[in-house]
Amino acid sequence: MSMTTTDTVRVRIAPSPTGNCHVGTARTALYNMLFARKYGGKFVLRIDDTDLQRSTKESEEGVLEGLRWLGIKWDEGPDVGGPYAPYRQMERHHTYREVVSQLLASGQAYYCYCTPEELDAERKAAMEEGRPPRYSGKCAHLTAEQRAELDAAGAKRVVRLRAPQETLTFVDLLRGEQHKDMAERGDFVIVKSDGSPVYNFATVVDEHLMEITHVFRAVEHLTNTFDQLSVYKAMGWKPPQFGHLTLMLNPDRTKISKRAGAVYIGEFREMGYLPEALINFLALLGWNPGTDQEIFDMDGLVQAFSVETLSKSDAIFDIKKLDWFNGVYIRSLSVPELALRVKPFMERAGFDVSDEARLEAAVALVTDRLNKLTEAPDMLGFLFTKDVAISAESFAGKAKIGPEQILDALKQADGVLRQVDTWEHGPIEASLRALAEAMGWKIGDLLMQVRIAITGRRVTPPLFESLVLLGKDESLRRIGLAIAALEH
RNA sequence: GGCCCCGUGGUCUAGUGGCCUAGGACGUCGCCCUCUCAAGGCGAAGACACGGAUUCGAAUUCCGUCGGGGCUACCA
Repeated sequence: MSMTTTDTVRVRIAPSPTGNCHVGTARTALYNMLFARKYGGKFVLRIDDTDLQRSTKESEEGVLEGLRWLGIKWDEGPDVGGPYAPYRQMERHHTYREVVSQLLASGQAYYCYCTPEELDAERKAAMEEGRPPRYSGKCAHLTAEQRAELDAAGAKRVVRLRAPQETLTFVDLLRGEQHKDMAERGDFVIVKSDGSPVYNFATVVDEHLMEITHVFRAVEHLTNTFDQLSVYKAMGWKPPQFGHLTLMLNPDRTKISKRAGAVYIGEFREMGYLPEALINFLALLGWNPGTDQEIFDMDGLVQAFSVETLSKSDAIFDIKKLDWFNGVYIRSLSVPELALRVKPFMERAGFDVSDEARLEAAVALVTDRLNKLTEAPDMLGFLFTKDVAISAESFAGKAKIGPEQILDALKQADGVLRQVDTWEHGPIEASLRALAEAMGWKIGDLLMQVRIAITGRRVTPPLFESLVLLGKDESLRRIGLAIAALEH
């Protein structure tokens, strides 16, 4: 894209501290970071906590943690500081207050004493009559005396900005020229009755003071932009460039929500997704490289990123595709690396995986079989416990092979395996294959019985490797257990 | 209701007037490989929301309709 200014690029992500990092926030943060890296700029993280009630330090940490886990790094922020500190709106109240008094002094803003009830009634009436709801501006002409009276009476007051009575225009980086006639908007609140600034106001002050050059945010803010432009205009400030990103949607095309599945980064982590897979998936949801390439690491994304190929239509969050990405990344990991990632999931499932070599040997069997880390305990659990529940029911299945045949097969397998001196893949396989042939069974049918006997499952890692890992004694022990279970 | 944004297979998308009998990926289905399940290989089905207009020619331009979404707060 062409830079319209020679200034250093400065972009930002401004999450509100909700305790969790939303995927939408993460993706917007990603695009901003990629843009900054691409153009050698700075990426700022600012906490937008003008909603004092909901904001705590802990809820802020949740958001940062989610972003960090994904590998999103910021150059300036509440945790790392920076030349434009503080980076929490809560700590910038005096700054907003100064700007408000300037606006008040110049007559571009005024106190409004209307009660919420009055305003509600007006809004409702307007809607019913089919008029756009718009503040009447009745407090705009209050005299100093009238205001003094109201203040003395203890009336609550907010500050409203006089909306410019004209059409405001800006060029959206994705959507081109945008217009809005502010006359139909009316004067809007910039300071609440509790003295705290409204988002649309605070964000302008911050963007300006932090010298933000480009604002990439979700389309839901597109209309807000005009309120913000009004503030820039009133203060005589030069607005940054805006680009409004698409939304992520539920499968039913509504805005992505908890109801339809996971939406917080922490949840994806717990579900066994790799951060690099999530990032890759998110990046391609709303942007494309213009080529057929689909797999990108962070550096690759920076290289390929461009504003031109950011898409304009909303995208459904398709978790099936995320699963595929996750599988791709799992398969690309080295065995030791995958073992490291799998470890906490095994532990949480109650397995003792302190034997690193054993864990790695086990993991090596399932790299091609895992789509999510959470699947590991199910697939590998039998290798890390002595307590495998095998019953006659475990063998229920194919009608063509009856219980007596299974019992017989296992007894023969037991006999044959006992003869195997070097407990390795080759000899084990040879003995079982020979047995199958002698019995006139398909090898798969025989192996399935052994498989069930030692794992209790029909779907498992490859059998010979599993037997090797289990060891001769334990393997025979389990087969014996299975025989016993089938005998009564 | 008003204002605004968006509209290519089930999903993410390529496509910027002829290269399109609309390409890729996920998913789905079939086949191969195979000790189960995967992974991998090969193949198939499947889309330009609709209607007008412009043009020799439209997925691509314009208008309208329809559909989805957003904003219209003392939420962000």
